[in-house]
Amino acid sequence: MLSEAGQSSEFSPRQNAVLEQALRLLVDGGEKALTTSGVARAANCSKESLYKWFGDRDGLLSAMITYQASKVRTFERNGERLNPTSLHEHLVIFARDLLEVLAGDVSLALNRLAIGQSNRDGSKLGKLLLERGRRQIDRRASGLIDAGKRAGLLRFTDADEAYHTLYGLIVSDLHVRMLLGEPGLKDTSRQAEKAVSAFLKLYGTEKVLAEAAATV
Amino acid sequence: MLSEAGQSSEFSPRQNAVLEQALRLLVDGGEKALTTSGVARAANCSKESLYKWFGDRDGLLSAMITYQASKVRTFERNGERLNPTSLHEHLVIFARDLLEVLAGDVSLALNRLAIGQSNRDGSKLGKLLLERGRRQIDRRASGLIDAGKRAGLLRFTDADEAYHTLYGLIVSDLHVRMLLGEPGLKDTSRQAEKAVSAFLKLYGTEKVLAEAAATV
DNA sequence: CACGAACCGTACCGTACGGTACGCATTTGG
DNA sequence: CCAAATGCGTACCGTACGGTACGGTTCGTG
Repeated sequence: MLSEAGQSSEFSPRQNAVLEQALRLLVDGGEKALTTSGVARAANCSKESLYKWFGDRDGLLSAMITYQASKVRTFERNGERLNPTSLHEHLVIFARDLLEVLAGDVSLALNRLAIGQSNRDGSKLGKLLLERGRRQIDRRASGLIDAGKRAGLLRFTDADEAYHTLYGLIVSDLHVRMLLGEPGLKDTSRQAEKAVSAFLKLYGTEKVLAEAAATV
Repeated sequence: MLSEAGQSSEFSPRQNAVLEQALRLLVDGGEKALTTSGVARAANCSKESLYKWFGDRDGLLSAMITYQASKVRTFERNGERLNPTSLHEHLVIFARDLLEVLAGDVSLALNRLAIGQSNRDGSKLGKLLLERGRRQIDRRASGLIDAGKRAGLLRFTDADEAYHTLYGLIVSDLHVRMLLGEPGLKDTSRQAEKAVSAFLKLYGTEKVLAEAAATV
């Protein structure tokens, strides 16, 4: 029953509470600590209910990803007229948000979980994580740079390529390093500023470059 | 330093063969397939020998990382005088090599392994993987861009920051996507060229930019 | 109030893994 | 030629996990 109703409807409040506890266990102790018995104990529910609600352990993991993705909603603000200053500002805000999301312990734990199982289950969890967790971010950034192009502030032919360039400038190898256990940066704002400046130097039109030169 | 840093000094040939089989098991079936019994069976050795040589399962995993890192030796070519064309060429070769290494199935499997265990063992494997597997690449790139600066072709204040920018331009989110199970790119050369062009546009001096404009 | 559905807590089962012990074959060195 | 060492194959042990079954309890509903 629930197997196909996963995407259309949310979970019940009780199930959300269970998923919350499961995420907590995962963040605290990694995948090894995420046992069905442990989840049942932490959430004060029975294993039988777990299997009734989520099917099996993989269903529970998928539900955790779906639930977490549904919690992090990003707002799309569009229609606003962009000038060089506001474009720069929005890009920096996006960069900071992106770094903050990627450095979040729940995000790191879920990525570790999906990566750890990615060559066992045919990367089902990996696909789910990319689709559910990444699409909003992609859309937000794409909308932003598209608006920048419409306002005559950015110049590019392939929007996807420009977005990937922006992503690489912001994140570099930081995500993988954090996934491997390294602590994040101390100053994300500086990194965000640097990345946006480089991006504008690569893809900005003369108007933006003039503004950048003035502020520096 | 490459004279005495012989890779065979770490383990005996027999142990290398065992580690090779262990890597093969890991690549084929993921971490779940990497059992001590499975390794012993695949390598035609006894579990007792495994524990004698590597201590415990974690020791085996560490040995696998060390062994694989010792296999991939990158050569440092320095002292050569750089001109705009050769700098561009070396950067593109570095980018292609980097993408090829990151997309290798053994590299992906080891990264997945270390990431999957990174919040359980205090990221011991993660640190090992970064130190053993990354240092040579970092050194090679750092040497290259330092040589570019000495030749008056690159301009930057923080070499580490410039290198991270280059890395982000080359890899973007491709590494994480592959770790999550997505197939790699179809054309790595194009990605390498694009990344190097962007890097030179950001950090190149007038000589390099003139050369780039001429070739385009 | 009564009845059934949902659910909790716990006990249980089969399996599979990490790690150890033992018997036997092969090598090595004097 | 013998003895010590090394190592292979197998059997074994304790444990812990995924998944199932069951008795007792709460709660919504006619």
